[in-house]
Amino acid sequence: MNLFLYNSITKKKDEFIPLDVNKIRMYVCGPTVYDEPHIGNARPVIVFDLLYRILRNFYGNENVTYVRNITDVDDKINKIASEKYPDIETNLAINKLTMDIEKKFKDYASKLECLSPSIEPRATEHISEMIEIIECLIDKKSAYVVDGHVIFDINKYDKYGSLSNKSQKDLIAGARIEVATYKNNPLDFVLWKPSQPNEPYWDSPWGKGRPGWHIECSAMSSKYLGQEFDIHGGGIDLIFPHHENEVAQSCSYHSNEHMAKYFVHNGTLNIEGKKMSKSLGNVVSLNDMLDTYHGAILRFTMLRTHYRQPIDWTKNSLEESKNILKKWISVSNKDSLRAQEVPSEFYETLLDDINTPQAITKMHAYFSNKEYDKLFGALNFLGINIKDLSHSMISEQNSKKDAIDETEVNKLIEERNSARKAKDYKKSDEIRNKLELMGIKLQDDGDKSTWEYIND
RNA sequence: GGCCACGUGGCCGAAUGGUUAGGCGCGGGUCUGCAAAACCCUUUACUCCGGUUCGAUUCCGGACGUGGCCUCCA
Repeated sequence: MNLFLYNSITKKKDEFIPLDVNKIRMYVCGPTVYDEPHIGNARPVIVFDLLYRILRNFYGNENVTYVRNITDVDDKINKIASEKYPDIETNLAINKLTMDIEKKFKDYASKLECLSPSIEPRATEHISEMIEIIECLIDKKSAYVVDGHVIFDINKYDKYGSLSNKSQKDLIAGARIEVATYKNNPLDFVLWKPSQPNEPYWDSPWGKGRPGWHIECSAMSSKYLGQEFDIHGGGIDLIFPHHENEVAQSCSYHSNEHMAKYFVHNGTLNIEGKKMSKSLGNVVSLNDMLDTYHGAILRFTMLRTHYRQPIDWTKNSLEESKNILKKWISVSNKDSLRAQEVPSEFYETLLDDINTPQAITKMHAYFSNKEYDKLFGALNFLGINIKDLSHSMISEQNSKKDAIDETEVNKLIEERNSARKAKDYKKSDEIRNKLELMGIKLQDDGDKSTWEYIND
């Protein structure tokens, strides 16, 4: 069976036919590093990590190149850097902020058990490539210069709007912002803009300035993946204007029909039924999330919903994931770690537009049928490291055990077991209740009793 | 306001023009002094209104609802 992916260009599920089977190329829009990464950032990271694994499995590890950029030039970055480090010089403050967030982002990605992309280029290291593209676009009359701004002229790109399925007429009708006076057309967008004295800048043919949004992805994808590549990924909220503008720039620059053969977009994430936003105060940071749940649990929770569906991020769902994984881990052994074979029915559902919920259904069946090799082979393929997770679950118990007086607990358990032997069940139940009040759940196994700390 | 997507049982969540999705929870049972865990059984849904069809949750139209984008937020 071949791989099928929903392609935003054609708006349907297409068979994936690479441009070159020996050189599979995927570009995914990475984070703009201006603020603490949140759980919404994690979705594309996890989804495209899984797609990367599928591609590697299908075409061979060495034949797949995965580029995920770091956008470290952005007006929000400037604003936050100056607020956060008011006493430091602008460029240093920006560097401090972006390096810090980038480091966190990579750390979280690895805790979510994501493989490192082949290349993680930073925008600021590709300014000259951006300038080169902009110059070419001016030469081709796809862009014009006004007072230090360079603006892309969307009327020079016929297919503008086709990716995001928008018409110029609708966009203008729906516009709610004032049109910048330097634009010929309200929908034209900025490739380069002049910098004020307190803003970071690079020298350019149009004076001291900085790139607009979008151009960094055109520059970096061209550099590392070529004029046209296989898959361009990112969140659906990026389809307009970001991806639309990237396509317009890249295709005009290369005189190409396509920037990427397939555009793959993941759905959005809500928090307890509401959209995550700063104004609602419900932004969940990855840092907090990873403090509460092991990365594998977050990863599994993310994959329990199909990547194109909106996902509702709830505590209930996380707890359910945790219980399922706990149950599966309970039947693992040393061989489980070595289960490398990917069961074919499971794999085929993944090839069908990465249908993870259905793949997980197969895993439930493997568990019920005691086909543990298949179960752990599948878990392994999903990138869920059971060894690490089970260690974490054990140490979680241990750290909770540390918080209470274990000798006291053991003494009570002994007392209770002798009461049980003497068939003094009234007393044994009293002790059980007492332990429960202490937050301890007992489990009798023959004449032995095991116990664990009750989670809140 | 404009454009777009989605709306499945208590909850999560797929597929599908006609046949049981699956998981969690609830309920019942086996086991256990009682529990827990485990296992077995059970729980028949597709927002509403029209249309197409022998037959629609599935296709088409409309209504309502939720969400996304149009504000350089994944």
